[in-house]
Amino acid sequence: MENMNRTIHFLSRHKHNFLYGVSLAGLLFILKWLELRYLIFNNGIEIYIGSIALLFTALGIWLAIRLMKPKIKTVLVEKEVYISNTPFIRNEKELTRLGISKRELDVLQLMAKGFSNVEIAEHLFVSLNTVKTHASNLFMKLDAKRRTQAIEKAKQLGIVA
Amino acid sequence: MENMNRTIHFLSRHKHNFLYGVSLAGLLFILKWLELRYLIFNNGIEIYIGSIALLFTALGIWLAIRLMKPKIKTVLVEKEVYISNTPFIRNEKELTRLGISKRELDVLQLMAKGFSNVEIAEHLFVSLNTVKTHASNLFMKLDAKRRTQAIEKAKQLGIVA
DNA sequence: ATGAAATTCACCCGAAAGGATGAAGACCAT
DNA sequence: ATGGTCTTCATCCTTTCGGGTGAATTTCAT
Repeated sequence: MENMNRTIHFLSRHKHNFLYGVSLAGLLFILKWLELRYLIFNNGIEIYIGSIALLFTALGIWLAIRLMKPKIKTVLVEKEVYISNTPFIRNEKELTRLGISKRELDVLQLMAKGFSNVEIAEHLFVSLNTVKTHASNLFMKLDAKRRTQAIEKAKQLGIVA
Repeated sequence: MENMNRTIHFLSRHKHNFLYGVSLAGLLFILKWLELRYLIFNNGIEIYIGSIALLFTALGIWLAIRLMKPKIKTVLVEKEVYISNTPFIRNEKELTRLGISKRELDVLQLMAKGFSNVEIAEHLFVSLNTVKTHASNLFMKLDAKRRTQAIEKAKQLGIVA
């Protein structure tokens, strides 16, 4: 059972090579027949070679078309998400997506209320430096250059009220 | 002159066909030589045919790659765009009550979007000092100590979105 | 138990913000 | 035309913010 699965997997992975092998075999058979026709009865070796050339050119084209990697074109589709503004519901998805921790969220919320870093430090019972570190991390995660920008983005994303 | 231009144009438009023709001629010449080698001295007709097959397969692949339009695989990526469903209506009463001027409101709005004073100055075509003056006046009128506080209060009062 | 993430704190330095004050030109209404 | 507001800009000075870096400790899951 395990072996069979592996075999099938192998075949599907190398199906192009496999196809090429089979095609080649078939074509060689046809060629043998043509060889008889032309070599023996007609002696038209040039025509024979021409046929082979055309045939294998076609085969090459076919192969190339089959094997060519498609170019990948990415199209952005904007999906509108309406935010109801009546009761605030935190967008937990965005929080986890951006990797914002609890403590960082604490700082962000106080920031959005208009608190200075010193005031935030006092409210959270941590040092000013700690608040600064959280703030810096927030700016990175929110891709913001200033606290005002961070607040605006956070509000847009439904992270803070 | 006109004829020559037309000829050049024709050649450039059909350069792939032209290339194919030249290649074919060249290859046939090589084949003729191979024919002698193998047919007369070696009699290995199968090897000869095999060579032709491989050669023209390669030619076909090359041709296909040159001539084919690239396959395009389109990947749709949904991007969520957050939209508020309640239109913002400015509270004009509060504006007049607080005595906030047009220019000050301009500054306040850009502030709320997360712009720095320098950026605001550039957008409004005034100097940085002017923006600072407007900001200071805003902080007085809104009874705010910081821009973040001013923004929060302004949003609460319905002065900015 | 070991490595990753989170939390905490420190120091240095430059950039930005904010406070105080003065002042000039434009506009508007009485 | 005169006073009041608005807008503009300036200078000086202080505070706050933010970047960069390093590091100790805790927490937590594998």
